[in-house]
Amino acid sequence: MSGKGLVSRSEDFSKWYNELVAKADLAEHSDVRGCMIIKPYGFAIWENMKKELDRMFKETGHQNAYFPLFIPKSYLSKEANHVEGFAKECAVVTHYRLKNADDGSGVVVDPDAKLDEELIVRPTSETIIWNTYKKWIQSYRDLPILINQWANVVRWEMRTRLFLRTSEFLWQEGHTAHQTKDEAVVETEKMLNVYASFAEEFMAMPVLKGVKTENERFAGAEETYCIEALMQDGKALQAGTSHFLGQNFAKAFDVTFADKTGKKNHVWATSWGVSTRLMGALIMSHSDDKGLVLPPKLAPIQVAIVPIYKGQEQLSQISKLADKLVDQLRAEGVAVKYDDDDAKKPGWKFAEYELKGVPLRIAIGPKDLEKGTVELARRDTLTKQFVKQEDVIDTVQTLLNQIQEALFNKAISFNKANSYEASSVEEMNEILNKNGGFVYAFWDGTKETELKIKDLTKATIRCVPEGEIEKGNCILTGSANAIKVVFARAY
RNA sequence: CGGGGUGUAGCUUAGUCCGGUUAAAGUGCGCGUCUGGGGGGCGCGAGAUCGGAGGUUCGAAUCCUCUCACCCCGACCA
Repeated sequence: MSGKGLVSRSEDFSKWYNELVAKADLAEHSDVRGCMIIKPYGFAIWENMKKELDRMFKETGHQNAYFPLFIPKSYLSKEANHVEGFAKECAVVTHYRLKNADDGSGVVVDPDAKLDEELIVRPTSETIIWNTYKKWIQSYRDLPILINQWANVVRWEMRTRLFLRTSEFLWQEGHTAHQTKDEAVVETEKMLNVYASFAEEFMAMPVLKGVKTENERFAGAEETYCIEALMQDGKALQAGTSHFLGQNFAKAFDVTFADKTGKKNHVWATSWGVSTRLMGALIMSHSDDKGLVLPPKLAPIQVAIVPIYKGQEQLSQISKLADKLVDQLRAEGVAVKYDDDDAKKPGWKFAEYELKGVPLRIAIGPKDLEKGTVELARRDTLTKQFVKQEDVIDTVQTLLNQIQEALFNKAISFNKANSYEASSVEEMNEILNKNGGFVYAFWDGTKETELKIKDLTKATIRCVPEGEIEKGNCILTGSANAIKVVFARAY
């Protein structure tokens, strides 16, 4: 299953991440470049994320649907910016059949099975969805359309990293259609807030809300809202985006509706998504040199119970207590695992559950049976305490809540400690070289300046943060009336 | 696409420079046994046509040519 220790974060953060993903049984590389196999433990975390997000989408009035994987090539060229943004990373289906090679060397593509029009494996579904919405929308009575889909998409990225950027990834994409601009903007902001509260409440990960600069905007969007998180190595990670698409796609696909007066108008649109990249964000937010640290609200196993025993008789006595605790904890909705695997010794299991980020561990041995206690260990602080058997259920629930809160608070402190202000490009560079982090600085609003600063510092503008906009002098050009934005080096 | 690296047992690797009997170790796996409060000990066993193709040679994991794949660092990136 998993070997011993990890490289430390300070030694090589990137290597630490890769080893952690592998050793905690989250995912592994497939034989296809850039693709990953999400293993059951990793997938269980994703499923928990999905479950909560899905609930939140439905609570905000959305329904799930499913649109096809393949998109006719011609659809993609209908929205000019959109195609420009995605063309370079599309997988294309050109044939529909294989045949046995004449020389017996295996199968080859059958040249007779060439498609008249190539199909694109969706990198995102705006085009096929808007092509469909065209048929669904005639009147204002058909609006709004509030649809989400859970799907896989493919983007042929040059360089990939498990969870953070893979050629194929899992995500959800919401696509909504509205009568008015205001309504669409409200929807865009609403979903950004859903993402932000999911990140904070469930992932225990503070995020910065804001809008992207034009340069960083989604291809085809009028405005891209985002949540940005700060990883332990000081690099920023875009954790979710919500796009106000204006009437761009409605115009490209000729989607109009008749309003109450019978007048035809183009529909206003939004799209929003989060992906398995959130797994990467979760891993890099909380984990330590011993392994994964999972927030209780997303942990597939919240409590692991490990028996310590000599011989079958002791084991069966311990099991009696353990089984009772399992029943009681399950009744309270706690995800608990009793690990009585005789092939592994207690010490091995302790290390294993730490590696896998299980928030709480209960050890029960003969001494506990005598004293009427159990040993309760916290993953986040690595502290242990003895708890009376009759208090276990309450204590577990209290501690799970405390851990969730503690992780969030710790992440907030980290975030604060690594947020800076810079009044010159040199100062920003110094800060980034030393610590990384979010750097607040004034920017004159031009693409030229943005790119120049990126050139000089490798930092990009993560967002124009939400709230009142501060004005000052641009850190590059010195021009007045520049706005305060957040820079960081990013994944 | 540039730079670096790897491919040998399920996994991690040694061996490759400098060719030489039956390809080595750790881990994992199976059986037995002693164990058990922080990744156990001992014994036995199974497990590899050394990424692929071609070549040099009496002899190739090792040398040569070609080739495939993946990883890492960059550039790029809703």
